[in-house]
Amino acid sequence: MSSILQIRQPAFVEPLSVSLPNMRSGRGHGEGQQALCVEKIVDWSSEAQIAQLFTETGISLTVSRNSELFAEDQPIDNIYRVESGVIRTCKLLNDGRRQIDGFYMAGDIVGLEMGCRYTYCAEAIARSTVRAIRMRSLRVQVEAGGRMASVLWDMTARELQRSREHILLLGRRSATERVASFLLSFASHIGRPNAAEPGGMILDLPMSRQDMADYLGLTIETVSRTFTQLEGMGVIALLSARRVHLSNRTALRDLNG
Amino acid sequence: MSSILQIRQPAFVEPLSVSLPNMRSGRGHGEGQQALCVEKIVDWSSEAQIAQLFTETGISLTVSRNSELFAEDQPIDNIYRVESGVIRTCKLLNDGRRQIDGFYMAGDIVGLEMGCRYTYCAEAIARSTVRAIRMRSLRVQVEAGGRMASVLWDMTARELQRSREHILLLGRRSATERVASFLLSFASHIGRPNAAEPGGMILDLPMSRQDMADYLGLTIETVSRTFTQLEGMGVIALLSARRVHLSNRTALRDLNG
DNA sequence: CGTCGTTTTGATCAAATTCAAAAAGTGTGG
DNA sequence: CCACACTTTTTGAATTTGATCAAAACGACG
Repeated sequence: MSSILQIRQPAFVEPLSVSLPNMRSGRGHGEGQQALCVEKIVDWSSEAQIAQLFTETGISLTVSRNSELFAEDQPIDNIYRVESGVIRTCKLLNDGRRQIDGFYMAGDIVGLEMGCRYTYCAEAIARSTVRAIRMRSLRVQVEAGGRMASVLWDMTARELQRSREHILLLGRRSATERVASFLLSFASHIGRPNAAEPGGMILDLPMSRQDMADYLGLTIETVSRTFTQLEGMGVIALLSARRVHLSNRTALRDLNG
Repeated sequence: MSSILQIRQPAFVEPLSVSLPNMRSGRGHGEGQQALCVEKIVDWSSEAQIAQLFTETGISLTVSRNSELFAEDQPIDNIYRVESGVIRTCKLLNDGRRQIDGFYMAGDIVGLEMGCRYTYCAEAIARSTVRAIRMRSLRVQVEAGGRMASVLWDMTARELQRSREHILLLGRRSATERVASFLLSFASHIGRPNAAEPGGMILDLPMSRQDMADYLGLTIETVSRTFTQLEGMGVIALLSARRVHLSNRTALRDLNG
C-alpha cells in the first residue's frame, strides 16, 4: 500500500574522512554559579565558554559543499562547532526519502549524540568550516562536573526543545504555516530575533528549495508555490529565489498557527 | 488560507497542584566508570541508579485519568518518574490542534527540561502514579559531576534521538507506515523488544484513537481505517479496539518504510 | 551562446481530511 | 439483567490539500 515508486536520487555527497589525534581534555573549570533564570535570553557566558573550548582545543576542518561531515551509523568520534557556512543534519529512508532535522550555522554545535553511532548524517550546504573536538573528552569533562557538565546538558535539552517544536510543525501545521514558521525561526536563528527593522528585513536563504522541502515535510513544488502565494498576499517579497524580504512580520507570525 | 474553522474541543483536563517540600539532594555517587559501548543495549546500571534516586528521595503522587501533571508555560519545579500508568506529553495550538510528543510508562522520566518553564504539558492517559523530585536538586547533582551527570545527559540525548525518529515519521512516512511504525515501537517500548513469540504477540493499547492520531499527525478516522486495512492484510488482528494481535511482525516491519 | 541545475508554473491525481451517521462499548440506575 | 445516556470507534461519501507529472523560465558558468 502507498509504496513510493519514484525514488529520488539523493544528491551526491562526498564522504569526508576525519581523523584527529588524541588530545587531552581542556582543564576543568571551577565551580559555576547557578544559571540565572532569565527567560528567552541566551546564556552568553556558557556560549562563550563552549566557544573557547572549541577554539582552544578543537581542530579546524573545512567541509566543501555537499560533502559530509559524518554519516549515519558511523561510530561517533567527534563533536563539531560550526565556525562558518551551514551544515544540515538529516535521516534517509531506504527509498531515498529524506528528512532534514536542522540547519546549523556559526556558533551552533553539531553531533551532540550519546550513543555509539550517529543516528543521522551531517552535510555541508555550502563550504563550511568547523572545529572538532573528541566526544570522549567531553564525557570526561561532564563526569568532572562543574559548569561544563551543566552547559552541555543544557545544550542538549535546548536541542530537544527545538526538536519538539519541529514535531508540532510537521504533525499539525499546514504548508503555509510551515513555511511562515520556517522563515520566522530562520530569521531569529540567524541572529536578528525581532528587531523591528523598519521596512522589514532581508533574509538570505543558504539552502535550496529541496532542503527546505525536506525540512518542512513538503515537496519543492509546494514550497515554491507557498512562497509565491505569500508574495501574493504581500507578506514577503522575493528579491530572488533565495533572497526574501520579510515585509510584514506580524502577518507572518499570524500565519504560523 | 487554510484556516481551521472547526475547533476540536480539547478533552477536559484537570489541573493538578503539586507542591513538594524542599529536600536535600541525595548524596553524590562516586566516580563512575566509563559507560561500556554495547550498542542498542539499555544501560541497566544507570537505569537502576535513576530508579533508586527517585525511590529514595522522590515524593509519590497519583494522577487521575485526564488530569495534568504539569501544564505548558508552568514554571519547572519537578521532574517525574512514572511508576505505573501512562503519561502523555503534548503541545497545543491556539485553535485546539494538538500534537502528542510521547507516551511515558513505568520507568520512564517525564519533564526533563532545562529552561524556566515547561514547553509542553503532561497528562495522564490512565490513572498513574509518579515520583517527583526537585529539578533543582538534579542540577546540583550534575554540577557535582560523577556518574549521575553523565546519566542525565545520556537520558536527555536518548530522548532527543527518539524525537528525531518522530520527526522522520511525521515528515516523510505515509499513514500506513506511521501506524505500523507506532505499533512496533510501542511493542518494544512496553518491554518486549522482538522476542519471537510464536504466533505473534498481543498488545494492549492504553491510549485512544484520538491520542494515537495526535501522536501520528493524522485524524482518528485515518488511524481507524489504517487499523482495519492492516487487519485486512493479515498483518494484525483487532481483538477489540484497544487490543491488537501482531500476527505478522515481519510484514509490519516491512511496512514501516 | 549552450549546458546544466534550480525554480516556477500548470494540469491532473491521490492520500488523507472533513462531514455525517451507524455501530460498538461503558457505565449508571432501576 | 436490561434500558438509557454517553463516549469511542468504525464506516461511507464528498472534499481538500498537497503530491505527482510535465514543461517552461531562470540563473550560473564554461
